Amino acid sequence: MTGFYGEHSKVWVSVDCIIFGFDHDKLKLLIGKRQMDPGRGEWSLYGGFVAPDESLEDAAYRVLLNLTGLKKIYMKQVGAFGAIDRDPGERVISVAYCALINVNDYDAHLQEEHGVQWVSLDELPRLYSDHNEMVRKAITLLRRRINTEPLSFNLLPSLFTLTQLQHVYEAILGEEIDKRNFRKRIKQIDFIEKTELIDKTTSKRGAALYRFNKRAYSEDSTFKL
Amino acid sequence: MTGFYGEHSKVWVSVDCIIFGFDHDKLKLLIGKRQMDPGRGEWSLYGGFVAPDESLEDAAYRVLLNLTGLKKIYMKQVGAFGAIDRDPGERVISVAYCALINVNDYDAHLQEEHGVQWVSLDELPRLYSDHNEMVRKAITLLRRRINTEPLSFNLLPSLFTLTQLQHVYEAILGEEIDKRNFRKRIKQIDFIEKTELIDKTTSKRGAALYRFNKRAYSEDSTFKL
DNA sequence: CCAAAAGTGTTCCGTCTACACCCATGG
DNA sequence: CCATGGGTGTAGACGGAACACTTTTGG
Repeated sequence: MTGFYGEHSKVWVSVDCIIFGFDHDKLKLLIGKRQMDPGRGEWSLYGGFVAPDESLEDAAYRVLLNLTGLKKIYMKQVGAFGAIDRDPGERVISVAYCALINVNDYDAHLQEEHGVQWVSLDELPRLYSDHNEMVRKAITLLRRRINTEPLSFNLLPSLFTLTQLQHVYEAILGEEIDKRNFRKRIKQIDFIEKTELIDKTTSKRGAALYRFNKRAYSEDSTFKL
Repeated sequence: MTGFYGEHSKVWVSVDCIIFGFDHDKLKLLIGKRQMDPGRGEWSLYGGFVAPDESLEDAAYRVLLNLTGLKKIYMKQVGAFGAIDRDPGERVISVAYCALINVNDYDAHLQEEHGVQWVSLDELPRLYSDHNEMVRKAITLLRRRINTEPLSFNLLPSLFTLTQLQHVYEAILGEEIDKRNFRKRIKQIDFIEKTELIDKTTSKRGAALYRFNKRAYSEDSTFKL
């Protein structure tokens, strides 16, 4: 105990995860009812406290792993929330993280086990503490970034049809997109690759399956959609 | 002491301010040498610990007020930084805030008193802890937002010439802008108002002074530069 | 044979970009 | 009178938006 900062006081710090999924052409959020006090029974994001031996990111990944069993999840910080009375119990500062996962990768057992479920953004209830605010900020962030970062693929299976991809964009942006213009733009993007495979589940005719080539995509690429 | 979260441990939380100014056609940062251990003598952002009775924002505003004597400062959160060993002394989580001020509003006395000075971004030294990373992230944020939010006016006096305004954009974006195209765009923006006043300090001919009309600007306005 | 989703080009219009010269004035 | 920064318009390129019909096939 060297005690550099002993005169100052400490606070609890937690992380809260805004977990987005995409199903039935809708953006969904993974939320559950709080199983502890304070706020027991209220709808809430899934979160946890930051331990002394883990970074903020590690804490968020731990919470995500614990909830979903998934290791490689796309995740970005949304921001720190620090109003004095944001938590009804004690003074807690929380750092929100936004995660994008493919709903198919997440099995129903774990869902039940943790008492969480996918809820459409349109039908989002009032959430515990300032969690609604966190969600709003996360959506703003998503909308901003979707055009400059290849985020959408995290919400889809590794093989997807162009119609599915378009629906992801429509769900995030909240507006309809012209099919021909959309496909025209996609064709120009070299790291979205057409495969020989065909998906017959969504239509009688069948739709070509595409794949996102992570290698072909490099950070500095002039990505625009 | 109700003790909801007693089983979890607390950490120190601080705020660090990335304070941008604009002078001599350059973006500047207000930094100083640390006057305490650990890291005494290293170049550093100006910061402080978050007290139990203040929100994160309040803490940042307090730090800014203490340093500059200014109350109404444009400020945005950059993000939370939480690597375990980011602070060489103890485990401290820090939330970075980006502030934009007009260098003329800040008098030299306070500068000396706090041992801080304006340093060009080009000449930024290695900073204490992860402060360089905070600065990088703040700049990325600035560049992203400058085209959709009227940020630049916070770096200028309330009356400014179009050349000054252009230089702010150039400094933030790091590239030259065509004068005629820039002025054409400005003319279309109704909340940048030409005044009858003329600034004679920068040229013999004199340049018209403009003003940013906060009222005319509304959040939902389709602002684009 | 028909319903349902997949797939495909062209035209138009507005926006961005490149570019060069005259103006006013203080020293 | 000249050096210095202030101020102005146009033409061509480019990219985004609007728009409708044919194809395939399972049931």
